[in-house]
Amino acid sequence: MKIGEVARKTGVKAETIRFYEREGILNAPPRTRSNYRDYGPAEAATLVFIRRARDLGFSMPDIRELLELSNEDDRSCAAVDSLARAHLDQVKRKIAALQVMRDELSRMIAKCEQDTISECRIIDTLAVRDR
Amino acid sequence: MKIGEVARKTGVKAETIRFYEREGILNAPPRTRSNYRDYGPAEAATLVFIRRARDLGFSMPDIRELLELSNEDDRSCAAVDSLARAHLDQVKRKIAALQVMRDELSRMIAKCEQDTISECRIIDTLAVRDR
DNA sequence: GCTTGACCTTGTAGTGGCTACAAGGTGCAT
DNA sequence: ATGCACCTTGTAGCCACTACAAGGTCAAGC
Ligand SMILES: [Zn+2]
Ligand SMILES: [Zn+2]
Ligand SMILES: [Zn+2]
Ligand SMILES: [Zn+2]
Repeated sequence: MKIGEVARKTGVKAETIRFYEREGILNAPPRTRSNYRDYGPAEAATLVFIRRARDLGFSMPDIRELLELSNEDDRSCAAVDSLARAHLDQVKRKIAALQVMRDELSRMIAKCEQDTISECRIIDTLAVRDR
Repeated sequence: MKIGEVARKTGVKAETIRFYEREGILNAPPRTRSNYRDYGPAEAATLVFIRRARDLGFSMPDIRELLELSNEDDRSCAAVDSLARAHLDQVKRKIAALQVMRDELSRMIAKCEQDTISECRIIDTLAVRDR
């Protein structure tokens, strides 16, 4: 499979695939005689793994570790679990921070009565002149 | 005021203040004879404005626009409001996306029963071998 | 056999919002 | 005179891509 085909099959863009190879999270595939990358199903599977993990917000160092762990079939999965749990915690913290922003923005917007800028409660809230 | 003092007063680090000057969202202040930046209260106020807006997640282009608008006292604040509303929408979308991640991660983690990696439901969910 | 077009190759630079140096200048106290 | 905190400029790094530029390869159609 050439890079374009594996890109279509896995949902990972060709440029991103080359980027993953440069970063060392995807093994470099063999080349055809015209120097095109020639992928097999194993690489496609790795790419799907990477894409799913990225969709769940895992970082590239996380994914590198998950990929290594996924090959050690008979070890305990404790490391996988704690990595996933740590990541879940981080996602929860990010949500909480965004909810604070959302609530503050909503309050700010609700107070504005579409007047002139000198009366605008949004600008007031941001500027030192407020309160 | 030298940069360190205004940094302490506004909660914006000196390096970040210089960065804002380079980016053109904070005016370059006059210099002392020894070439140190010499800030007055107006620049400090601008920095507090920027910091508050950043805390609410506004982007630097957004902030540039908010700063420009904040000087036009007698214009309507419609532009301010729509900018804030657009930003709120974006924050809400980000929260929704993170909640999807959170729920998927939680489900994945809950299914794992701390077995070997070949049985791990987390790895299974990511890999093609799943289902 | 020659052109067109889709695809592939490498390398480099840009995105956002900082942060972290490196290498040197200034100001004040001891 | 020495030390130390502070300031200056410039450059590079962070993350996960994305967007070129400039060129090579291959099949189809005329
Ligand atoms: Zn993580
Ligand atoms: Zn308003
Ligand atoms: Zn915004
Ligand atoms: Zn597990």
